[in-house]
Amino acid sequence: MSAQSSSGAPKKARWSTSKKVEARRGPSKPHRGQGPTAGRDERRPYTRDERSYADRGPRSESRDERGPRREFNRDERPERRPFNRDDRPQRGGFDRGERRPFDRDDRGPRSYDRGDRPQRRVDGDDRGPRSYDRGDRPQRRFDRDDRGQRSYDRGDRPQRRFDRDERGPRSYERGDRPQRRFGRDDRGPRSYDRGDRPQRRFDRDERGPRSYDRGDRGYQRADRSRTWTDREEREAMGLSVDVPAEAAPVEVGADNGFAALGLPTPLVERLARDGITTPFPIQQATIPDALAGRDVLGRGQTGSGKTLSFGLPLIATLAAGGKAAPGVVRSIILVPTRELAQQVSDALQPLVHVMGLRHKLVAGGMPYPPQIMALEKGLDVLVATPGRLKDLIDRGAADLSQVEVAVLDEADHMAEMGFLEAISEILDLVPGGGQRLLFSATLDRGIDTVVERYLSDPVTHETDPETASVETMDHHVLLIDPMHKKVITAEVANRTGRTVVFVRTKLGADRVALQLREQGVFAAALHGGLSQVQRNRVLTGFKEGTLPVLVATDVAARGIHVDDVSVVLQVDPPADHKDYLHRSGRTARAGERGTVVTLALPHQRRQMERLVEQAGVDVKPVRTAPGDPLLYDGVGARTPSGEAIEEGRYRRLVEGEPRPQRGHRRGGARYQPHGRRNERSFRGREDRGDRGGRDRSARRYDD
DNA sequence: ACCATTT
Repeated sequence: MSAQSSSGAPKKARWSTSKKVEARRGPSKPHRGQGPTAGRDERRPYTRDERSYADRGPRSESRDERGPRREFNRDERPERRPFNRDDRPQRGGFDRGERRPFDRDDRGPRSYDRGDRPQRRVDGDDRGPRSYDRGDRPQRRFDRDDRGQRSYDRGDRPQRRFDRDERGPRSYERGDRPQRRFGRDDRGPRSYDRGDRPQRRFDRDERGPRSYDRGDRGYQRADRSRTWTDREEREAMGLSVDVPAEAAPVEVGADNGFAALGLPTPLVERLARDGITTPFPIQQATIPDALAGRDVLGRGQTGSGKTLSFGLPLIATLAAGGKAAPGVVRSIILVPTRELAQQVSDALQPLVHVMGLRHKLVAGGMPYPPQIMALEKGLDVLVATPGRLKDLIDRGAADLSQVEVAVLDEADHMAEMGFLEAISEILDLVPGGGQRLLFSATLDRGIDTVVERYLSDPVTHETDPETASVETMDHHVLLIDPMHKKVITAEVANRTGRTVVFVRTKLGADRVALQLREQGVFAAALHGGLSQVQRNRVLTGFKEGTLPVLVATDVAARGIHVDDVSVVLQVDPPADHKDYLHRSGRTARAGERGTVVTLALPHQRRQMERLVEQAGVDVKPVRTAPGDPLLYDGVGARTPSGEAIEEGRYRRLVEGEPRPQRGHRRGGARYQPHGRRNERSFRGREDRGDRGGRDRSARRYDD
C-alpha cells in the first residue's frame, strides 16, 4: 500500500529538490505576471545575466540618453574587481572555476537538516490543511463546466504568446541588440587583456568543457550552432541506433481487432506491420472509452500492453484535432524513470510518425538543446520524467497551458510520496477538462487523491487479478544463512539466459555486481547514481546480450521490457507486495516462462511470508545452502567458474569502446562509481596539469 | 531509510 492516506488528513510535506534549492537561493520561479521579471518574454529561458539585470527593474533611459557606460570605466571603481575572487568569500561553484562532484554525502548537513532555523515554507504540518484539502472554496481550475469556454478556444482574440510566427524572430536569434557584456569598443582593454594580473578564469583548457557544451545543465541560448538528429542524440547518450528491420506493408485483415476498436487505419496498418493485430485484454477494455474521451483508470498485468492502451487512443485523438502549433504541447505522458520514458517514447515513435504528429522525450541526464528546440517547434506528444519537465517549465521552455490529454504511467507509483508533489505541480498547469489516463499494474487506494483532484467521472478497467501468480512463473523463497548469500547469489544468477538481480541500495548494486564479476559471472549495476550514458550502455548491453546479468535497484523494477529474462533474483526482499509484482514482472513476459527467486535471511522470513501472500503467490520459504540439490535441480542454479571477469571487459561495456585520445590526457575517462556523475570532467589534479591560480582554489576542495 | 524524480 502506498503511504498516502485518503482521509484528507494533512500530510507531511516532503522536501522536494526544488524546494531545497529554493530554500538555499530564494524562489527560483517567479509566477507569470508577477515578480521582478514580469515584463520579460515568458517563454524564453533566463540567462544568468538577464536575471540579475531584470531584478533591478527596467532601465529608465536609452543607452544614448545615459551617455557612455559607467560600469566599464574601471578607474572610477577600483573596489569592484569582478575577476579577482580570491579576496571574496567563495560562492557558487561556477565562479570558483571548478565544481565539486555532486556527492551529497560529503557536503555536511544541509541547512534544512540542521534545524537551526525555522522551516518556513516547506513543513506542511504547520501550514494547516492545503487549500485544495479544505474544501472551503470551489476548485476553480479543475471544474471546467462552470467557467465557460477557455479564451484560447473562443478564438476571439489573437493568441499572443503561442503564435511564434506573429512575433518575429526571438531577440536572441536576431542578434540586433547590443550585447551588453561583450561590446568592448568603448571600454578600453579588459583586465584580462592587460596582462597585469594572473589569468584565472579564462584559461579554457584548465576549466574543462563549458556548461553549455557539456549539455548537462541549463541552456542559456540553446546551442544553435548545431542541430541534433535523433540518431546523433541517441549515439551521444550511449543508446543503440540500430534501426529495426522494417517489415513489409501488410494487408489489414477484416478481423483486425484494432480496426474493430475504432482506431484510424494508418495506426492499424502500422501495428499490423509489426504483427500486432489482436488487442490484449487491457487494450480491448480501455481503448474504446479512451477514444470516447473518458478519463480512464487502467490496470493490467505487467507486460500486458499498457503502453498501447493509452498510446493508441491518445495518438488517434490528437491526430483528429490537427497538429501542434509552435510552442504548444498537446499531450503529456509522465513516467517515473528515464529508461521507461525512453521505452515508451520508442514504442510510440512509429505510431506518432505515421499519423504525421510530433513527439519528444524530455528526461534528465540528456542534453537540453534538442528538448528545448522540440518544444519550440511544438509537440503533440511529450513523454517526460517529472524532474526535467518541471525544470523546463521553470525555465520557460515548456508551456502546458494547452495540454489536451495527460497520462500517468505507473500511476500508483507517481502518486506516492516523493513523486506526488512534482506530479501535482505539473498537472496543476494542465488546463482542467482535458482527458486523463492513469495506468499501472498495481492500482490501489494510494491514487485516490490524484483521482479526486484531476479526474472527472473516470471509468476503471481492471482486466487481470492483481497477482504475480502467473501460470508461466515459478516462485521460490530461499531461506539462507547470511554467510552463504554471496555464493548463492552467484549460483542463481549464473543460470542460462538473462538474469535481473534486484537489490535495495545503489551501493548494494555496485557491490553485488562486483562480487558477481569476482566469482566469474559477468554482471553490471544499474542505478540512479550512474550517469545517464552509463545507464544506457548497461541496459543496452543487457538487451543486446553482451551483458547476461543486470544488478539493479528498483529503478528497473517497473515497466522495463527486456526479452528472455529467465530469472528475477531478489537479493534484498522488495519493500512491499507491489514491488514484488513489478520486479517479478521483468520475467515471464509475452507468454515466456520465468523464475522468481527471493533470498530471505532468517530475520526476514516472516516479512517475506506475509509479502508473498499479499502478492497472491503460494510459496513457502525453503531453507537451503550451497550444495543443496534443490538449488540446482529445482531453481536452476549453476556453480560459476570462480575465475574473475576481467575488469577491462566491464569497463568497455560501461564506457564504450575506447576512443582515440586527444591531447596529453592519460588513461581516458574512467568509470566513476556513483557520486561522480554526468561525465562531468572530473579528473585528478595531476591529470589536469597543475598551473597557476587554478590550483590554489582547487586544493581547498581536493584535500 | 532508500529508491526514484533537474543541475
